[in-house]
Amino acid sequence: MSSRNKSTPVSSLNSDPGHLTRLKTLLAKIRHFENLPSDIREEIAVAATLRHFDAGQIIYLEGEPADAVYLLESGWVKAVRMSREGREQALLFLRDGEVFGDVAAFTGTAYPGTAIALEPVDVWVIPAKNLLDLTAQHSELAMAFIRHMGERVLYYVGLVEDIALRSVEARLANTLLRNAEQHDGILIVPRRSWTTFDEMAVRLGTVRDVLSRALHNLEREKLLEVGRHEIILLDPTGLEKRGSL
Amino acid sequence: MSSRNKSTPVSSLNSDPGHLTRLKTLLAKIRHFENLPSDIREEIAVAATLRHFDAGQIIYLEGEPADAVYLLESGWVKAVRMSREGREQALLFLRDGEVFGDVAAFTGTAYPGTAIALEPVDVWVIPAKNLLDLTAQHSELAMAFIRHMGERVLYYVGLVEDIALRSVEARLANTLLRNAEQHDGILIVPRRSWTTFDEMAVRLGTVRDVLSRALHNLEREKLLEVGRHEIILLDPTGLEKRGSL
DNA sequence: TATTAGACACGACAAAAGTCGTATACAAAA
DNA sequence: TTTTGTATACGACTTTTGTCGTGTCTAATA
Repeated sequence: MSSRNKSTPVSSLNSDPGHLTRLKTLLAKIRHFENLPSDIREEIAVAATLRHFDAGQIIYLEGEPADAVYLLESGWVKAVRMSREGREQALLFLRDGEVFGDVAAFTGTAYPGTAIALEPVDVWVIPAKNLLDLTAQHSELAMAFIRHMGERVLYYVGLVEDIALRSVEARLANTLLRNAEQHDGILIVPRRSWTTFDEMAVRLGTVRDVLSRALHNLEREKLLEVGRHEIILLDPTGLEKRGSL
Repeated sequence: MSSRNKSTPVSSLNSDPGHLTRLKTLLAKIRHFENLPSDIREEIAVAATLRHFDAGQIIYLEGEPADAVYLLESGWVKAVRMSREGREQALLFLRDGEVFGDVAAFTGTAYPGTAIALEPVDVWVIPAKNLLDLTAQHSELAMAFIRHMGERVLYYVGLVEDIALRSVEARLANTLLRNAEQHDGILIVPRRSWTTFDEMAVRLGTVRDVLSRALHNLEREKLLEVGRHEIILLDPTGLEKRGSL
């Protein structure tokens, strides 16, 4: 399973010029942070360290004091919450250009969930203290975080609605539609190496067997087709109808 | 049911001196806002209008553009999300000294849920635009909102875990414990006029019948006693055990 | 090529949640 | 006091979700 090895600090030489430009390039791609004045970006960059995690490695654990904020440069990360009986509920799936760990850092509490690298991942780590100081000083940065956290709240409200009010099948249909890509005029959801049925189940807040049933139901009704490397959405309209049930 | 009458603007005379001190007193009681410098409080107060809502009245509707933020002075308010089939999921229960409507105002979107007065309510209404300007200008205010929204996120993460990972009985036990008060050495949860089984069910994300069963199960096991005006928690330790199942 | 581990299928079953119809109790209003 | 509406009780039933055991397939590895 996922091991708790210390990650490789790829670069902690903050004076390295490549380091600075690389992080500033990343910042320019992050929602809400793209328009920060150059001097603020500079200050963030100076405080940041690059780290690498392999697939399955834990970036931080639920309950750990939140003393760092993460900027995801490449790879996928998931944040999950665990119950005592070992069942897992996915909180977020994060990809390059996303920020995480910020909520707990700002509230001064422990991380509410565990962050796990789904594939090899490069992240920039900013000590919470530095970021808090910067945010208190620069209102542009503060407003960026306000917007960022606002979107998180909206996301979680959606998640609550999904889990509380919709069936597994409906959630599945919705999630597939949200993650679909156009390829040659057909909608497909690519399956990465880590997109197993188990992971998909966690994402939907259920277990593999149930997900498998739902998926095959939809397949039987010709709404989609499950392949080894992708799921083809044959009838997006029909899926949308299922998504609201 | 809940009617959508326009509320009574109790006072919009912002120069009224009583108005100012009253709102500043309220601000001093709100988490994260108690330590704001006096001039910021002043500016907030000038922008605010007092409104009254009767029990059952809708303060704002899900989907409405969020052009105001609310400070709750007295009474209880709930925020709910509705599914197309009319089932309701409670998002928040708010009491005096709480702020709501801020998330959507800051993200510039529509309100994610509907806010309903559960009893006669006095709220201060601040136009979103004014508050946004003030927040961009004053970093103390910005930090206050960052902390406030951070706590909201943590709350919702907890809600997701509750709904996804716990049984109705467990959620019930937890909610009761969280809302219990000490009276003469015994723990009781007071039942207000609006604390019907229906409302409690909405709060737990289920329906009346299911809640009723769960409640009577716990009663049969002598963990609690349901009265007309209160629920007596006979065995808090036992309830806590149930809460983690 | 043989072995093995992980991913998935499938059917039987159990438990939890939700639905429905009807009955009763109580409080507010007439 | 009578009436009426709302809150709650209760049992029967359905659906959804979760669990378990077993078996197959496939890809990676020895």
